[in-house]
Amino acid sequence: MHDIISIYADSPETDDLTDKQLKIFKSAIELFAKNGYANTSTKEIATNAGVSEGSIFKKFKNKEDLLFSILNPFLRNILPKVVNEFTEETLQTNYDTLTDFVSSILKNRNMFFKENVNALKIFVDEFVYDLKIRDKMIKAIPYQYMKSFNDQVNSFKKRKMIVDWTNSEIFRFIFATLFGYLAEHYFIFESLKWDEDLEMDHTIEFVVKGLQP
Amino acid sequence: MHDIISIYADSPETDDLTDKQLKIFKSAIELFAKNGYANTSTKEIATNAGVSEGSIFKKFKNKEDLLFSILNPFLRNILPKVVNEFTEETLQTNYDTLTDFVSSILKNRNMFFKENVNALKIFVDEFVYDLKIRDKMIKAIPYQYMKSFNDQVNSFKKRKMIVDWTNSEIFRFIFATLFGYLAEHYFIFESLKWDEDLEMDHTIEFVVKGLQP
Amino acid sequence: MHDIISIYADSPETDDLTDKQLKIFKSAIELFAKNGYANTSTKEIATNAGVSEGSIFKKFKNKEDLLFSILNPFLRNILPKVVNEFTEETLQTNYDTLTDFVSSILKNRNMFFKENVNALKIFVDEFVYDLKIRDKMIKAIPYQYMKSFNDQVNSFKKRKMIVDWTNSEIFRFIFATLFGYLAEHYFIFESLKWDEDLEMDHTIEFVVKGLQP
Amino acid sequence: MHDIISIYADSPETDDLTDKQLKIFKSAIELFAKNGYANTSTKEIATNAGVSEGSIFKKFKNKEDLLFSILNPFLRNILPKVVNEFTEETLQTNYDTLTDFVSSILKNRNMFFKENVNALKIFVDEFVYDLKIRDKMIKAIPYQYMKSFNDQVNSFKKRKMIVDWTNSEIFRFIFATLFGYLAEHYFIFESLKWDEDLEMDHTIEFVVKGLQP
DNA sequence: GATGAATGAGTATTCATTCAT
DNA sequence: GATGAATGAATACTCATTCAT
Repeated sequence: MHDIISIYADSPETDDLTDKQLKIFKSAIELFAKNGYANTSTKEIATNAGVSEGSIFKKFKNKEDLLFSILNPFLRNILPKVVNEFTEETLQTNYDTLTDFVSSILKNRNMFFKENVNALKIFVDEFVYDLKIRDKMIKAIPYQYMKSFNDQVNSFKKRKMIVDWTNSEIFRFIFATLFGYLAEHYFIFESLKWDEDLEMDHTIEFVVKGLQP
Repeated sequence: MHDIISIYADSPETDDLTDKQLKIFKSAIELFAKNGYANTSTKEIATNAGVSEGSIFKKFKNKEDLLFSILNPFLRNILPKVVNEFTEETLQTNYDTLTDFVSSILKNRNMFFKENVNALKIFVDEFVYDLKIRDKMIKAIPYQYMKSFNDQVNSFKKRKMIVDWTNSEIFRFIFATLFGYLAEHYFIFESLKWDEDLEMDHTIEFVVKGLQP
Repeated sequence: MHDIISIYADSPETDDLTDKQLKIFKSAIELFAKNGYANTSTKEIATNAGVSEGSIFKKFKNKEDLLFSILNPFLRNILPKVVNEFTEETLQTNYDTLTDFVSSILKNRNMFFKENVNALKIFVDEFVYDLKIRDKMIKAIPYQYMKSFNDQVNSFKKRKMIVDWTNSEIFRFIFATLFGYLAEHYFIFESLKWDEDLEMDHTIEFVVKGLQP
Repeated sequence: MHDIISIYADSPETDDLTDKQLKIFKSAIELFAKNGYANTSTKEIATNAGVSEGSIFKKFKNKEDLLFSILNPFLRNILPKVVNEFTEETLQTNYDTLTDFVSSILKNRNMFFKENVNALKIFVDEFVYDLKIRDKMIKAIPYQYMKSFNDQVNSFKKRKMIVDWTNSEIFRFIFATLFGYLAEHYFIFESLKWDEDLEMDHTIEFVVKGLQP
């Protein structure tokens, strides 16, 4: 699973795939990302993968199962990873500055997103598009994973280092800004180059100043 | 065209529609917004509109033509309106404060979005979803409409009232924050109530502080 | 509906059928009877009817709906008709002899079965074959329709004109004998001629003697 | 072949089966009886048998070959056994009474049917359902096996101990009644208990009286 | 102009059968 | 012999589009 997408390393969805099934998996990611789930037929996936249509259904119960095999690792990992990873490392240290906090959320995610653009595209696509799938996704975001985000924010509030708005507003400001950055560079103008470090610095600075009390 | 959606007032797409065709148009907006373009059948549109399926194809060449009749006004107007309207009124006055500038962008758009939620939903859906449609949309955003936004920002930069980042970054920070606000309240958690004035104030404050030099 | 099958005259299932849909209906009866429901594809039905496959699904929700449009008149009428018709006519007269009773059940049904052989074949086929469909059928036989049969039998018991076995046994003896007659002549050796009147007389005599106390 | 089904003892179809193939055979009988031939997939048969799908096709040319391996013993034996077995034992004794004759047909078959319910179900299912299979079955009922039945009946006729109807009518009356008994208890209301001895007595009595001259 | 019956290409999915290991 | 991955033809069903009325 080396050459697909980092998030699928060691995920149960891609564990026991045969060669052909792996081709199907890759083919589906490619086509779902390019044309959307609803606009991609199983026939296309099979042809693009160079296998028979029937082979898809040996491993994947149905088309939706194939979609969720692609999306599940995100449902399980994306928010948790974004929110938690750094706190686990640094729960003791406790962020001294708001900059450190925001920076670790935004900056450290850079690599992650770059490696998973296609799958992320599908994630966003379906989240936006399909009500049924959206609900399934929202329910799949475990509430507990929001806890460490809240803990950190509350700690800053106590120390008067952040504005006294609701945590969900603060959450929104951070992630909308991140989403704008990602959308512009990875989704909308995919081919244009940009100065990553500089823009990321600006993004952090924008958020930090915006959230200062 | 009073009771549909403000953006369609005086647009050529809805000019010469008969009564039945208008019903089709409204029905399509409603269903596309709710279920997505690909998940809405022409039969549903017809039934929901109380007309026969055949009637759809008298006015609209095909299903895609119906979609673009809904989206074209956005392609022509949405960004221009968002960006320009206020400058036309106020180009002479020249905003004294960054708050005024940001506030007029965010606050004044409130009504506009609220009136066009459904059509906007379709716009976002298809923008995110369909490559062909996305390209058509991007090309349809006339560069010249960005001019007045740039003029305003450059003026602030001269007066050292805004950070010295690229205009496209500044544009992104403002609109990503706006998009986050809209997405949360109109797309994701549509049914939850919130304190509009307060959150809008916070949103303006966040952007203004974030963009201060 | 003149030339199909008598039971469908005036039944809601065949009321508003277009010409082509009628062809589909007839085609389905023919093929279901010949090859069985599970062995008949919608494509075959359409081809045999000389229409497009899609036309089937305009009128009939799905293949099972088509099957039950054929079978429902039986579920509604067959047992009731067999059991009731004569009692309604003759409830006052009260059968004087067991022969009259048995005879009216067996004899009067002759015409009915001859006219509906094909549909009846399907009925028997699916009753025997598909558990799900069998359950649906058993539930669809209204219990109340058994009442008049029981009333008659109980009346004979009081007058000591019939054996004192359970009604369900008596029911079984009558209908198994009838079924044997029908099966032999209409299902198994369809093409052989036989002396209807004579065999029917024997059949009645067999049942009557068998049920005498 | 001890624990499968009595009729398969010593039949060539089950002679040289390996362990796994025997499991397949049993599994197929079970599933065909429960769900019907057409509704049972080879995958199900394999899974239920705990072997691989491919193994089925090592012994059995195809699915139909598997079906006929189950049915052939019936085609060869069922009617002959039903009709003949007792006569071989008892041809000399010559039945003194019609009751003895009918009783030996009906009563002695009890055990046989109880032991072979499942395979018999498949037999009836496919007989009713599939024209091709039905023809194959009818041809497989060797006329000569009817001989001993005819001999017995003719003997009764000479002695004026039975009605003077055609032998095929008499045959039908006996077996239709038997079939009704079996159908009710083994096929239709499988789970309900009943008083076997009593109902069997009634059944014999019904047939005997019905056939008395 | 409006209808809705009819079409037929297209969809996801199933399944008996093959065959390389 | 045994396996189960792979096949591809077949299946029920959908849907945008056409056209006679």
